[in-house]
Amino acid sequence: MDRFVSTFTNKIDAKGRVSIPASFRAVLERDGYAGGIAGGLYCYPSLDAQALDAGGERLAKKIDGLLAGLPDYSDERDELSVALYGDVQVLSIDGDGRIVLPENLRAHANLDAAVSFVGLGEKFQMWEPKLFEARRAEARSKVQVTRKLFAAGSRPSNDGGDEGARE
Amino acid sequence: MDRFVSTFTNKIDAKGRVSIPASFRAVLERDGYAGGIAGGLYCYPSLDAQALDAGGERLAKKIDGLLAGLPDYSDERDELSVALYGDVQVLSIDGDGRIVLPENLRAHANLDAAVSFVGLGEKFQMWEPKLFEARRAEARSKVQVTRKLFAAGSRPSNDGGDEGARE
DNA sequence: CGGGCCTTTATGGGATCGCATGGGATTTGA
DNA sequence: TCAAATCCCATGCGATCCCATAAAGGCCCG
Repeated sequence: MDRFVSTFTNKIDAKGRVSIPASFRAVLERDGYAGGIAGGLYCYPSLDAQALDAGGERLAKKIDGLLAGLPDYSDERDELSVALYGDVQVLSIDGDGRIVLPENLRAHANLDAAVSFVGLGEKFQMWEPKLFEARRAEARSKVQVTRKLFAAGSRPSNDGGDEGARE
Repeated sequence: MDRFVSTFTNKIDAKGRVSIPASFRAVLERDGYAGGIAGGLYCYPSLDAQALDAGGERLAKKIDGLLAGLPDYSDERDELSVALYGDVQVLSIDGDGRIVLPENLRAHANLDAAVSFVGLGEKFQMWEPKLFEARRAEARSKVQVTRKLFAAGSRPSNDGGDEGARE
């Protein structure tokens, strides 16, 4: 497995520690996190949500790539740099697979007693469980619409064509 | 056989385990189930039914393909990512061909004592038996109508199509 | 054509392993 | 020296593996 999938909810203990889901850890290790010290978990406030984005080397490279696409010294680039790099924290993962979330990050995502880890393929997000529930419901209803568009033929793309159309 | 066909109903035991019908297992294996590391069963709540959708690598690729077409950091992509990846669970299949359904999935499909596995070609669904009975009855009556249309002369392809509901 | 054996498959239960979690010990930095 | 962060070990629960039993269906042989 080389992508973050599924969602898991873990508790924050008295010391502020949270276990990263074992399957996510596996992805991170394969991603170049090798050894632990060198790598680390890249983590920053989501740009458009009350949540945190996190990932391994691959995610870091992606951000680099994104910036590389913009002209040097452009305002756009500066803004993105600040928005992305400025708030990035490299969290270390302890021997038991746990991290400690710095105060500013916890504040941004409203994290308190527990964290929902949400796999999004190449990265994952960390949400306050109740907030995520709401977000998921919203995403679901929007996808209903998107789907109807697919079915209507605006987006052929894939083979069988049917996919969800059924039902 | 490389498509999921027919319907089978199996029990959920005290530990929450269910046997996947042998013929479905065969399809999964042929689907590259072996290749995909820690290969498993991709499973998520049906977007428009009180049931679960499931499939193998082929289904996973389809989801990826859908997302690949959207630009990074677009709202659209975020929505889909959350709705799809976030809800998707990768269930592992034990040595006896059984899976355990996580609580949230069981809740969505109202699964309790037994599960009806319904082949839909490239994927299959898991229904609460009684709910599926009702659904099937409904599908039947609709097919009656469709049939009259056929008879009227339209004559579509019928690739064994869905409706597989039959046993 | 019929009967019995043998393989496949579903299901149940016991044992084991891994993971999340909690608490103490130890080190680091001020 | 004290506080805070880090490491290490203990534990409980849930998940996973393995084996046993049973029912069903297919096959071979009479």
